[in-house]
Amino acid sequence: MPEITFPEDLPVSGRREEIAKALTENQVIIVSGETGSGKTTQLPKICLQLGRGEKGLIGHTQPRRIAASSTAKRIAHELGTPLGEHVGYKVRFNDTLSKGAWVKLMTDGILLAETQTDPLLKAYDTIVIDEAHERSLNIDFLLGYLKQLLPRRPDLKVIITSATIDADRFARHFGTNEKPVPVIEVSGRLYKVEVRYRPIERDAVAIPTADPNKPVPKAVAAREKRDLMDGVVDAVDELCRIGSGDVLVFLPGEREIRDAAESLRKHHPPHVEILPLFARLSVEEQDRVFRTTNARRIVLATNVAETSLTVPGIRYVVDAGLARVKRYSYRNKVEQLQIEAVAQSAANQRAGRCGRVADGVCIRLYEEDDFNKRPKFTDPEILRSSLAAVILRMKSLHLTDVESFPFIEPPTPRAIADGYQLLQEVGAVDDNNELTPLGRKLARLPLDPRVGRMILAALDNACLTEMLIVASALSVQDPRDRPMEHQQAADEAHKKFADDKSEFLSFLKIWTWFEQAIEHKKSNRQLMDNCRANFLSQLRLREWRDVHSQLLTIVREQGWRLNEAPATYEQLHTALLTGLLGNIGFKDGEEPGAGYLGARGIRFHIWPGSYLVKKAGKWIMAAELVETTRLYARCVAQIQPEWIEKVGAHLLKKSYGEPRWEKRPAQVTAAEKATLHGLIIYSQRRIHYGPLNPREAREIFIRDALVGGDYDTRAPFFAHNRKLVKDIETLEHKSRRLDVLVDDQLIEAFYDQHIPQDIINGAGFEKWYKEASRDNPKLLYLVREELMRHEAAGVTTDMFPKAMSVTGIEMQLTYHFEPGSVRDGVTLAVPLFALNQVSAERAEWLVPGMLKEKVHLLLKSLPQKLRRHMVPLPDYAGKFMDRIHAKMAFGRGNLIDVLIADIREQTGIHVLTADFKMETLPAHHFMNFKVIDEHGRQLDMGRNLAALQAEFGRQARAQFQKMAEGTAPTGEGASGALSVPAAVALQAGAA
DNA sequence: TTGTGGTGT
Repeated sequence: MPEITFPEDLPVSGRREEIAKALTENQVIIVSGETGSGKTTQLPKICLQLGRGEKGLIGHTQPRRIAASSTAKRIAHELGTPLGEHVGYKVRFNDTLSKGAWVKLMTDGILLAETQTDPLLKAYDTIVIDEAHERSLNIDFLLGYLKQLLPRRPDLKVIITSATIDADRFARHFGTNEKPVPVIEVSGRLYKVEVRYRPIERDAVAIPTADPNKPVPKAVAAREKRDLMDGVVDAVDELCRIGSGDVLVFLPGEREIRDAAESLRKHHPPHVEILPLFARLSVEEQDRVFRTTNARRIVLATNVAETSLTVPGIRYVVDAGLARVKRYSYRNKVEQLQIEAVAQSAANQRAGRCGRVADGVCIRLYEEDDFNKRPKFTDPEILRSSLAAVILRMKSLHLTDVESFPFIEPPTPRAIADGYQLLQEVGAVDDNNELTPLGRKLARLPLDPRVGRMILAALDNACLTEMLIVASALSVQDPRDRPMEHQQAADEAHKKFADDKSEFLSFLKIWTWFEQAIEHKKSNRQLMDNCRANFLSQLRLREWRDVHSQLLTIVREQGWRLNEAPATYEQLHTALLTGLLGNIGFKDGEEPGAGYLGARGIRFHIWPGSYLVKKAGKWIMAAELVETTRLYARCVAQIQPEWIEKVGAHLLKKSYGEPRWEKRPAQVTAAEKATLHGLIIYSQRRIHYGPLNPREAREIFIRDALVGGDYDTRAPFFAHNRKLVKDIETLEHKSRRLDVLVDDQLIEAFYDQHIPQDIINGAGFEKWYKEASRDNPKLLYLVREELMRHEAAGVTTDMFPKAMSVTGIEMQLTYHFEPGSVRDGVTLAVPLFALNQVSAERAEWLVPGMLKEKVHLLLKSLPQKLRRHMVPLPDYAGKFMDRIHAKMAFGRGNLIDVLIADIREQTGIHVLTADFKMETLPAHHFMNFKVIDEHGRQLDMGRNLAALQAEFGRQARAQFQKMAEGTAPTGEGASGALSVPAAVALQAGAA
């Protein structure tokens, strides 16, 4: 062991005895202190001095890879040993540790991953969790894990380091509220920072609308932005007046950085260097921040400069107090990335960035009161994230349930339920929230569960080769660079990777391009230039390839087959869809700004920077949906709705409407509608309804097909029953009552009784009937008596004849019962040539079955003083009928005259024709005449015979003559029933 | 018409 020394100028060095003592006496201690205290580098050395690191490693975690490797290098350097020998680091894709090492720097993600293979973390005798106050998902998970582990590893020592303000929280977490674990506070070596509050001067112009439901009008948004830029410029001015020194300005995003850069450039002399700084900047652009020059530098940064990067030499800070914060919305299941006010802890961290080399000044662009009202801490990531991945990992580690896991701040039941729901959606857990075999496979993949699901689907779809490339691309940052100053050039360069239907395919094209670039490279330098010329980040390309090769290793270990034949669009995209079912969209309008309707009623738009923004089709899926100024879909591709049906079958909710009988397929169909998370995938699809609702389908089959008659069958019962019903219906019209035929329900009941329950369609019915009718041929035959109500028995052909003979010509009679209709009553079909032969007098008698009612009404129309001699009127009418029949006098003479004579005979009363009020009788008591031509076509119809004869009389006569001349000489006059001389004679007689 | 920063089986 080399000699261990401690740099005396670090605050932590002076407290090392105290720390060592606390660690000897306690299993867990908290060390709090601000940046510059030296805790990160010195703590492992204090542990070493205590003899730790011998039985097991001193594990030391950092939130970021860079920090892990640089800390390892520094400690190794301070111990005077080569990196990797006694002090090494392990991050993803890089492990420098040799066997006999004592100190292992690593990312917290690595330690978390190791719990999978080493659940008791036996490799370690001491663990330092650094920067615990950052409260990333990994850190919160580790803190819970360690809390559970401690009783089972009494020999394990744990040090948590944190910023001063939240040390207590950790102390209570590892101890109890009453007896927290010791906190050792080490001062930071920070200079004094003076904080000035310079709230933004709001423009005096009033904001026009106060409706909270309306979006902020553009003009107002623009004014607010200008106000912010004015505030930045004024603050920078104020700081520059204080003296020399570089300025760091915290802004929420790239856009604000660009605007501020523009405002400052207009305002400041050219020798001031204005440097943007955010994570997506190319390495070269970021490097400018670390090169110092003589000019004053104004660095415009996102919160990358709050924790991840330390900009050297900063004397002044301007804090807009804003940041974009990622939050997962459980309601819509989308991520939000909106600008929020930062917490006090973040504001203080920002201010601290100017106290590292000398006293500093920080200007906050908001009120002190505003600061004091802000929350103390940024919400930990676990309260802002989808928990699906966390739950999956916990399940595969066989940890206690999420519900009871000792999180520092446990997620809400609602968030947990949401996480389970997503896992169910991808099939990782079953209905009881237990891990499925598929879930176990997913847990083995170092990917978001949804991306992991795509890989498993790709295995089944024979597109794993392509999917590995796409899936790894989706889990790293986009390799495409789009520098602020060269956006158009970048877009132009990226065009060659574009595809008209899918942005996922762009990843494959970039991949191929890079493979070829590597293959044909002349030097590393040339490759780098090539990447730069194509606006691709070599760093991110490398990361992508690293993830890809890691996945490839797992795939080979599992023995999963890589396809050699190139996958089709459908193969790849249905596999992608398996993981993206929550991110589908349907364009429900043609106007340009319409956007897409998505799951759960959300509405989103394609990211404006997308190549497909104007050409994506009706149905799309998106790799991600993030709500910024609007809900935007990034990385989209066209899909077919049929794929959703196939891939999302387990999520489709189907409903059925309008069940109805269809004659041609001889089955009951219904309109099926399918929705996925409320989004209609299809509707109005006619499907066979029988299997879904056999009872209802059978009812409809009986009602509409068998009883309604909408059915094609050769089964004899059917024609028989139909005819029977039709006959009876004809009777109904004759008797002018609709209750002759029994109700349809009774006929339905008849079929219902005889047909087995499982008959739901034509095919099933025919099969059954064929068998069943063999033994019982009259099965399903309806019987006339059963179909008729007894009261209707009086309807006979004598009473309601089918035809009437007029001068030897048979004219058809039809009956219709429909009050108000022109056809109501009885209609006589009169051939044109015989029109003049029809006698109005005879027509007054109608048919025997209708006369009694007519007579009754005629009597009723008489004045009271006359009709009282005939009461009761119905009886008189009935007896009148009897007398007519007895005399065989039906149809003979004028009806009214005959009736007048009868009354006189029976009562001695003198009634005149004018006493009858004919106009009070309903229309159906007068014969309806239908004039037809020789082809049976109707020429006219009406009850006024005289009017018809006046109109058609001439034509009728001409046709009558023609027939008489044409037939008489050839001796064919007897054809039909026509006898011309007799007809002529009768006509004369009638006139 | 435009997205903060990290991490890994």
